Amino acid sequence: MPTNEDIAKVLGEIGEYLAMQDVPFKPRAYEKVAETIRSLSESVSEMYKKGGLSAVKNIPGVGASIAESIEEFIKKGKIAYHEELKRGAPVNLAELRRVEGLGPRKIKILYQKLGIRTLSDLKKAATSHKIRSLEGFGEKTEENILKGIEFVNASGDRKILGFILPDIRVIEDNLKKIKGVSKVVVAGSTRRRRETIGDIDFLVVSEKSEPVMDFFVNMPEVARIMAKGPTKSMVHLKSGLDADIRVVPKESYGAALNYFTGSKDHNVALRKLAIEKGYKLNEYGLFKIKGKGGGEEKIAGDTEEGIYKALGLPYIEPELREMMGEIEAAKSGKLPKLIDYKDLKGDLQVQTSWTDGSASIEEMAIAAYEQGLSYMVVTDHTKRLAMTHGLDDESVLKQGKEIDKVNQKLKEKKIKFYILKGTECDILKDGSLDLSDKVLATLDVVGVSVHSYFNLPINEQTKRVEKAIRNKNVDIFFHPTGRLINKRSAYEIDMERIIKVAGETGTVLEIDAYPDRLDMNYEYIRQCVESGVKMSIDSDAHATTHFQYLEFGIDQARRGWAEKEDIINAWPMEKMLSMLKGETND
DNA sequence: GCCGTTTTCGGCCCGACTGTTTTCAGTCG
Repeated sequence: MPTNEDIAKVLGEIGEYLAMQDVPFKPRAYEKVAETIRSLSESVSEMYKKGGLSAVKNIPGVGASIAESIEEFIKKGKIAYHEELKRGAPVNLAELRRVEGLGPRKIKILYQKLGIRTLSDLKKAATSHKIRSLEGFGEKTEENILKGIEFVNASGDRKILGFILPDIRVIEDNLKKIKGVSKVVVAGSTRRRRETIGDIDFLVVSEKSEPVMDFFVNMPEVARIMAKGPTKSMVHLKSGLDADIRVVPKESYGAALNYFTGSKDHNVALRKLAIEKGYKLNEYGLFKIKGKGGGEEKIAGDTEEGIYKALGLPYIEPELREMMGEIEAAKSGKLPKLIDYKDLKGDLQVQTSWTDGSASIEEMAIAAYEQGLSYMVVTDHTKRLAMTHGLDDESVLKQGKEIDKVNQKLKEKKIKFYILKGTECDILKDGSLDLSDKVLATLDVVGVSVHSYFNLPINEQTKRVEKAIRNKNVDIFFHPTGRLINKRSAYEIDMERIIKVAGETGTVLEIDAYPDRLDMNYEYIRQCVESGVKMSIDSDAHATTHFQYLEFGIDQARRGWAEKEDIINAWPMEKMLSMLKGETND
């Protein structure tokens, strides 16, 4: 059965082929549906298996025609319409489209005039100067194609936000130092707090734009200047990321920020709303159109709030701007009051030097305290994870005595911080646990997780975890899907089932904040919010510096529409503990 | 090809920059 990525790819290609032929509107319909399917967490193949054509038609943007194409792809592994289009221009689209500056129209000409089908065809043609003589192309285009190919070969995956953000903030701070600059904001997917980013969008308010542009394209981080204009420039960074900058006047700040934050679909929806009201929305402001040929009057644009207000909406937080129902929720006053960055009071997953952490219990406690927390749970690994020197029953009890000592010490130093006893207990292959129930019962917080047998069939994996979280001692299921962004995909597990069981047993599901985990993803978080399943946001810290990663867990929770009440470590310790103890385990 | 608390037909977001043009197409976001 094809994955969502497979389906998205083939539909996206249909769109590209149609764009090559200059067909109006259809390409966007296919592209949009490809994007939607790519971002779904539920498998489209499964949806089709369960609910047939009508289930597939429920996906936004899928109508009768595309639904049938999806059906055909699931049944036969190909789509006749796609094959037919491809015969017209049998090129490796996925490869060629990665070259910056090459769109469908140019790819078509390159194929028709020079027979270019692959990246290596393209490179040969460019190197032997065959491209520059084509109509509409030239010397410069040929050079840019060669540089584009180089960049494709040099750049890898999208960057993990949590790991790249410190570098972005360095550039942000440098821009702020330029004379005349009053505001610098990183917009785009960084501001929406996506897990990974493909480019960086800087928005600058400045009296003069020239010094900003000059500084930007000459930064040491820049590998190549793609474009430089009076208000907009684009560069490739040495890190493999693209960075764009826009300078706008103060009175357009809100409109520009809104526009450059996206998402694209959210912007389109806002612009449609504007049109319905007789307005026009662009990056300079919201304008009222006056009669025929009568010009326009600016009615909002210096703040984002003002724009939403003029459109009849409350302010929508950037993390929600993904066209996942936020416009409807805003219209009906049902937007969530998102958990705030200052709301976390504790951290429920912390490793120490007792296993694979690098710092002692006391050092971790002090670091957590300095990060503004008032409690943490020590959750070292268990013996099944031998490479971390995981703890057995006896050493867990021994560690408990050490925690008592450190707590006493903190109290004497008048540090208002408390360390709870816990574990990150391995779930064994059959769903039993790596520590005895007797020892588990002595702990304040019991977390469990999967670190082995990632390849079990989905039913077996789901049953394994279900058995574990039905254990009456278990409080939290850590990093529930096991994925590592850009490294390892999630193991196959029926998360809908797990969320349902967690609801029955009062088990907490974790949002692991470690930047390459962010596990659960925002879609599962949203499902938990909707079904009332409580969650925790944990750093999974292995070093004293890792508590700062909590920020990215909060991002993820916000993207999943979570409020303070949904996150148990945003509660005072006593309330959190009584929730865990009062749970209705079997 | 999709979509509709004004629509089942007639719309579909909008502007900057580049490179090739000599008034604009293509690409990008």
